[in-house]
Amino acid sequence: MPTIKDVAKKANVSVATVSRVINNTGYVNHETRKIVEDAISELGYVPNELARSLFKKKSNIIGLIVPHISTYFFAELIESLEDAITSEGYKLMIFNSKDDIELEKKYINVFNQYNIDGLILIANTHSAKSYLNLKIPVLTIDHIIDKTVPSITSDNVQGGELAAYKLLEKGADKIIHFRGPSDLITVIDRARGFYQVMDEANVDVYSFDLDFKSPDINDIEMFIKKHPDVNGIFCSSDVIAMYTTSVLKRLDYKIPEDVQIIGYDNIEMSAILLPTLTTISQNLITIGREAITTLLKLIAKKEIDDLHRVIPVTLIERDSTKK
Amino acid sequence: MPTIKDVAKKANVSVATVSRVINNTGYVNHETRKIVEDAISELGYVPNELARSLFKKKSNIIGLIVPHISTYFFAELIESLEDAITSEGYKLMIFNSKDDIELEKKYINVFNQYNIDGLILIANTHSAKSYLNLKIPVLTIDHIIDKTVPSITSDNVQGGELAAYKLLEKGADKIIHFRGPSDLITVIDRARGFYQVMDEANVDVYSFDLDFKSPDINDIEMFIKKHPDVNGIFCSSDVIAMYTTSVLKRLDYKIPEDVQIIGYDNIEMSAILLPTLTTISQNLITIGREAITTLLKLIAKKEIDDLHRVIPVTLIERDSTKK
DNA sequence: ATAAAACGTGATACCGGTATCATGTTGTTG
DNA sequence: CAACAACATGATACCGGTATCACGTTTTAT
Repeated sequence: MPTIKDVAKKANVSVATVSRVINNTGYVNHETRKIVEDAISELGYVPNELARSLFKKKSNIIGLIVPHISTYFFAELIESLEDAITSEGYKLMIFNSKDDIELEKKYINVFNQYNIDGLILIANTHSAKSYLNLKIPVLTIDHIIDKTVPSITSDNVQGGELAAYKLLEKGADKIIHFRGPSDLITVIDRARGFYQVMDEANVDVYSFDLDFKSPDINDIEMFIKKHPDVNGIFCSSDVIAMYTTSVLKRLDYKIPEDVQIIGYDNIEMSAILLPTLTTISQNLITIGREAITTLLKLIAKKEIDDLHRVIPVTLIERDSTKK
Repeated sequence: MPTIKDVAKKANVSVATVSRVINNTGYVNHETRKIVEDAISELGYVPNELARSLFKKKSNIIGLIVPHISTYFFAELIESLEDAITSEGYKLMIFNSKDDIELEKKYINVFNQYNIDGLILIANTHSAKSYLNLKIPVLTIDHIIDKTVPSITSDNVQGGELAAYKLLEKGADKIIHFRGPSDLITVIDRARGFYQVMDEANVDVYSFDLDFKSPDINDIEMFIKKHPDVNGIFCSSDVIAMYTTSVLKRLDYKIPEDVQIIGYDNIEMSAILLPTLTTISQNLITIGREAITTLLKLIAKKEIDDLHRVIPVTLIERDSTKK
């Protein structure tokens, strides 16, 4: 790897001049610039970001901590974030926290060592508070840990409400809610919106908590058998909804005639696999873009208008609910 | 952030001594060590990796270029890689190439700027050759671009063969093969194994290419209508297989009575959604672990026995083929 | 014509570590 | 007890950039 000194030598100038050329700062004579640029391309020189970062205390790296990369919803969210980050000239350093606070802490430390410019945290409520001592901007997605830490969430309460209204409108009155892990704020909010509407309509809801990453299909079956007269199910994720659909089919329920199902996330498959899934759609592109925009503002120390952005959701009607 | 100088001042020693303590090198008096360690924990000091990397020309960062993070198979693979990388004390910097060679080149340049220690490339055949000039170890997964560049692939030819044998064994003789993009070596190899066995059995195969990320369901429907007497389908991915299943159901085919289907990848859902999918399983854990082990050997400049590791696949029999 | 502003360039301290070299002290051995 | 190894520590050049300061030259304005 050629260094700035090699370029300087080749162009017969000082490193200061080379630095001015590559950064477009200060005064550089037109012809000198040309000579330097030629030297740069001849040597195939690229400035070392580590040296730059060390001096500037700015690495152009954004850290991301996510519970599980491979959870479909996260994977899609990460892709959206990666797009937004990269298009702004930043780089993404990513860790799987596995919902483990100790790991979270460890990774936050690692980020510190790399002078990262900002941190995006996707985690659960019990998340490590270590980030609070960080001097760098932190932003959480999908949960709020502290009033002072900016967040982007989609409107989970609204999502629960929309699902409830739809099920009621379509005549369901024996309701199951298959939730995700009950310590996730997203799960709690969805349930809250859902229960509230159901309460007002005086309809009981039977709830069961499942894992997001790998919901246990036996639990689903067991719970349905316990409530055989169920006719409406709201699931906290599309994956759970699809799994539930499979169980229902095996138990010879017809969808949507016997049981109507509403999922959450609108993952790509939900539009295609049969029965296509009525679901709550979170706008991942918007979430990703908003997250990065906000984080960059924080990095630039600009004011942000709304510390806790809530992105609205929409209900997408498909074949798992009645027409 | 406290620096090594702050620690040195607090402990009343030179930075050299502090460096010796944190790196466990050279001689340090027992008591001095204690004093330094206390100063470190009191200040909450962590060494700056950028400064270290700059001097050592080693960043402990491993780069990963992948076409699409959110493609399910890649997401699971990335998770497996992240696990292996992190447990070895390395960090992962990740980019979405979107199968775009220009982007690949750009990211390879970025990696250079960060002194990354190794690069894992998941890409298609037309991949940027820029990595060949890299001074750092490169390893490809799922494809081979050059005899000199080490790779980990799963045995795609074998996968195609297994699928073919199974379909023949179960009596299928009107065969469709829904392939992925035909420029992917994985796709070609799977097809090659498949065709070869079918050829020997004198069975014709009708093939159609689909996108891996978002297969077009209309294309699937159109092609099936063109070959209405099909009774066996081999798909290059589980997602394609699931989409195909949906189309077949809509067209009132019974699975596996009328048509048998075999997928590829064994993604988590394939075991659960109905009909559960007979599929070729790639061992992602093994691929991830092998990839990192090999890459670390390359980084340490150790000899590696087998430049092109091929990981065997297995066929998992479920309900989309006859018992 | 001359002071002031604009231009052009180089030398160098610095970012936060590492590693070598120098120097001094203590311990061991013949 | 001299000679040498082992121990202990500090000073400092260096990694590859950035940015400030100094200094000289040219241009502009009065």
